[in-house]
Amino acid sequence: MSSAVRNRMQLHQQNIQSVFAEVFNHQPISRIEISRNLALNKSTVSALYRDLKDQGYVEELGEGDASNVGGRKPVLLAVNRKYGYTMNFDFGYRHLHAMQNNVTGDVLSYKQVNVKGLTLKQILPLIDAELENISTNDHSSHGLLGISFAIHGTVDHNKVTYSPFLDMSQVDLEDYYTQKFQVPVLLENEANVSAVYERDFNKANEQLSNMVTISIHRGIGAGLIIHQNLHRGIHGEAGEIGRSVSIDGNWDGEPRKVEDYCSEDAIITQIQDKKHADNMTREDVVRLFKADDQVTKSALRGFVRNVAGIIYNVANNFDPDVIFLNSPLIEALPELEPQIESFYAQMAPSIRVPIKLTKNSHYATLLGGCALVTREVLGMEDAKLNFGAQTVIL
Amino acid sequence: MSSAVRNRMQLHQQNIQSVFAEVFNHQPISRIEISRNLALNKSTVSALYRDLKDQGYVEELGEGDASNVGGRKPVLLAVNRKYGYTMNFDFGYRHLHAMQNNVTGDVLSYKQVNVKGLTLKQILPLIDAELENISTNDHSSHGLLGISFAIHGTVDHNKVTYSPFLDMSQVDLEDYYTQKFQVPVLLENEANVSAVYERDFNKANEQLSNMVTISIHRGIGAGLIIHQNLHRGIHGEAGEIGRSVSIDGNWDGEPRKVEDYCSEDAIITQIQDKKHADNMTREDVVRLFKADDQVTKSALRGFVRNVAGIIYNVANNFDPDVIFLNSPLIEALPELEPQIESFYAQMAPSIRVPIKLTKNSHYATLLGGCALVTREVLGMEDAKLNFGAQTVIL
DNA sequence: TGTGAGTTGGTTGTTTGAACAAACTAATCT
DNA sequence: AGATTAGTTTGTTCAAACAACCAACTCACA
Repeated sequence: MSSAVRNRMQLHQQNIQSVFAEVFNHQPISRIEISRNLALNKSTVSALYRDLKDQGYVEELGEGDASNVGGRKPVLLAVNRKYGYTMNFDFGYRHLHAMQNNVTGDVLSYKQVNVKGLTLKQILPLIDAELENISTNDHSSHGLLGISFAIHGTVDHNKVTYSPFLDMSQVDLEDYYTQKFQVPVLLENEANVSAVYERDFNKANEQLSNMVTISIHRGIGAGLIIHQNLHRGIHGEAGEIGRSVSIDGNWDGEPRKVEDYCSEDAIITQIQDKKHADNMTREDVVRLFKADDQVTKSALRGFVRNVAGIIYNVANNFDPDVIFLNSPLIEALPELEPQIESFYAQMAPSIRVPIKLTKNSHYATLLGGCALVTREVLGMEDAKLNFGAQTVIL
Repeated sequence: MSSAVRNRMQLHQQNIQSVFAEVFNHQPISRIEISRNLALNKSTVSALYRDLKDQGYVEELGEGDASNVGGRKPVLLAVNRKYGYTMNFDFGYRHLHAMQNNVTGDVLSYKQVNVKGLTLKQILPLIDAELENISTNDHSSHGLLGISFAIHGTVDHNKVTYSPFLDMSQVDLEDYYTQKFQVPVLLENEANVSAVYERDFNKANEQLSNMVTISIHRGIGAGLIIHQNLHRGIHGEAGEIGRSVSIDGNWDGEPRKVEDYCSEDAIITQIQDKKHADNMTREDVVRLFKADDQVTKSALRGFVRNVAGIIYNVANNFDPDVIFLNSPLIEALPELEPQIESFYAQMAPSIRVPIKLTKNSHYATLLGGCALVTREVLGMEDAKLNFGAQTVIL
C-alpha cells in the first residue's frame, strides 16, 4: 500500500524502470518497440531512455534492419555490458565455486577451487584472492557491484542461522565483505537461489508464476517461487521439506525425517552400511549402479520411490506450475527420472505437476545468486527480468 | 508488469482506490487524516473523495471532535452502508449456512437451514427462497451485489472439481446464479475462505503477510495466505495437505494419507470401530471424552499427536507468521490445544510458529467468502482491506 | 464574557511537470 | 516520387501540488 505509485515523480521513476526492464529483457530493442510494448508514447520512451543513458545503464548498439515496406532503420538499444560485474560463490562439499557475471547475467569467468576439509576461515583467503585477481583484470566502468553466497543451510536477515555441513558461525560474511568493498553482499539458501535461477534465467518459465525447486544434495530443501516471488518465510525456513515427519499413527520412538531416508547422504550411508564400506562418494554409487550392483540398485529403488512421494507431497502443498529437481545424483543417473515419473503417476493418476531436471546444478546455484544480487544492485527487486547466461569475453 | 500504473488516468484511478481503502479501513475518518496517511495533498484527497461520493460509495457521517488546541472540526467520512449487500453460503454436513453482509462486512442477517441427507438439487430451492426473502426486505440502493459459496472440496476456475461429501457435479452454481441475478458469483474452497477471513477480518493479523489456516473438518485442508495473497495453486489444489503421504522407506502396500489418520471422520470411525458402534457424531465423541471414556481418550491422544505433526510439517513447508486451526472438534474440546502445543514444542524446540484457534469456524467461512466476493464487486482485489463483522440492524 | 491570536479542516484558483499529440526530420522501400 | 517507419522537437493536456483563502474551533488574557 504505502509503496504504491501515487504522484508524478514516482510514476516517472517507475516508467524509467519499465523501460530499463524492456531493454534488459528484449535487447537489442528499438525505442519504438518499447513504446508499443509498454503502451507509452514514443516521445515519452525517448525521454526516459535518455535518462537511463545519462546514468550509464544502457547504450546504443547500432542500426537494425528497416521494415520490408520501407522506413527508417531503428536504433538498437541494449544494457551497457561494461557497467560492472557481480561475484557469486557457492560453498560445495569439495569445491568452492566462483563466478563473475555482468549485469545481464552473462558469465565472464568461472573457477572452482578445492576446499575439501578446510574451515570457513581457511577458505576466506581463497575468496579474497579470487576477488583481488578478478578486480585487477577488470575494465568495466563501475567494477565490482555486489557479491552473493549460496548457503547449504538456512539464512535469515542475511545471516547464516544453520549450516550442518560447514561451520559458518565463526565468520559474518555479510559484515566482512560489505566493510571491505561497500557493495551489497547477499547470503541465500541454495535451494532458494536454484529456484530464482529457474525464474530468472530459464526463458521457458517466463509465463509461470509458481515453481518449486526440490534440491537433493547432502540434505533436502525446496526453493519456492510463489506468484513470481521467492517465498522465504518469516524465519527464512520455508521449503525445509527435508525436516518433514511421517503422519501415520506410529508414535513409538523419535519421529524420523524425510532427509533421513532419501538425501544423497542417507543413500550413500545406507549402501555403505550394507557393504561394510567406508568413505564412499556419489561417484562410487554411480559406478556400482552402472556395474549392476544389487545392493545399490535396491537402495536407489527406494530412493526413487521416496523422491516420487516427496514430489507428490510438494504438489499437494503448493500445486505449482512445475517442479524442478536439482540433484547431482539424478543428474549423474538420468535413467532414474522416468522411474520417479512413473511412481509419481501411480500416486497421482489425474492431475499431475510436470517434473523437470535442472541441468548443471552448480551453475544454477551461482546464477540464481547472481540474479538476486544484481536485482538488488539495480533496485529492480520486483520487476520481471530475464537474465541471459552467455559466456562472453569482453 | 502490464497491469502497472503508467499514465495519469491509471494513477488517478489508483489514487481514488487508495482513498476508498483509507475510508474503508479507518472509518470514520476525515479528509485531512487520509491526506496525511497517503502523503497526498489535502486538496487532492478532497477531489478524489468527491468522485467516490458521486458514485455513491461513501457518505459523510457528521462532525468529529476538534483537536484540543483549537481548529475546525473534521467532517467524518465512511463507506455508504446502504450501498448494497452480498449473500454468502456454506454447505455444512447437516446445515446450509446463509449470511447477508453489507459492503463493509457487517452481518445483516444469518440463518441455518437443515439439509441433512438432501442432494444439491434439493438444496437449491432453499437457497433461492432465502435470496428471495432477503431481497424483498432490502432497502439498500443497489441491492444484491454478489454471492459466494464455500465448498468442502476443490475449486478451479469457479467450478467444483472435487467434492467428496456432497455431489456437486450436477449443478453449475456459477452459471445458475449469474444467469439469475447478473452479479458476481464466487465459489471457493472452505479452507481458503477461512484463511481469507483471518487476513481480512482479524485486526490482529493486519501486519502479517504469511498465514496458514489448517482446516480439520470431515477432511483436512490448508488455506494459504502468502505475501498477503491467497495462494490457490495452478489447479486450485494448493494446501491439500490431507492427501500427503508418509516418506518412511516403507513401501509395502498402498501409501496412506494424512486424512486417513486424523480427519474428524477418521477419528470418529476409529472410535466407532473399537466400540462396535454406528452413526456416531462429533457430539458423541465430545460426550464420551468428557465421560472419561478410555477408547475415546486414546484415539484423541493419537489425534493430538498427529495434528502436532501436521503443524510441524506445515511450519517446515511454509514458515508462516502464524498457523490457525479451524476445527469444530478442537473448538468443542479446547483442552486439546495445550496438548497439541506441547507435542509441537517437543518436535521443534527452537523456532516455532504461533498457533491460534479460529473461533466459530462457520462464521469464519462465511465471512471469508464475503470478503472475497465483496472485493470482486468493488474491484479492490489487491488492496489491503480490513473488514468489520458487526451485527447491524439497518 | 468577550476578544483576538493561534490552530486545524476543508475549498478555491493557479502552477507544475510528466505523458501525450502532432508536426517535423531522417532514412529506408518500391 | 510516394509510402512507410524511426525518432526528435515543440507545444498541449490534465491530475497532483501548491498557495491563499475561508470556516470553525481552543485558549489565554483582559
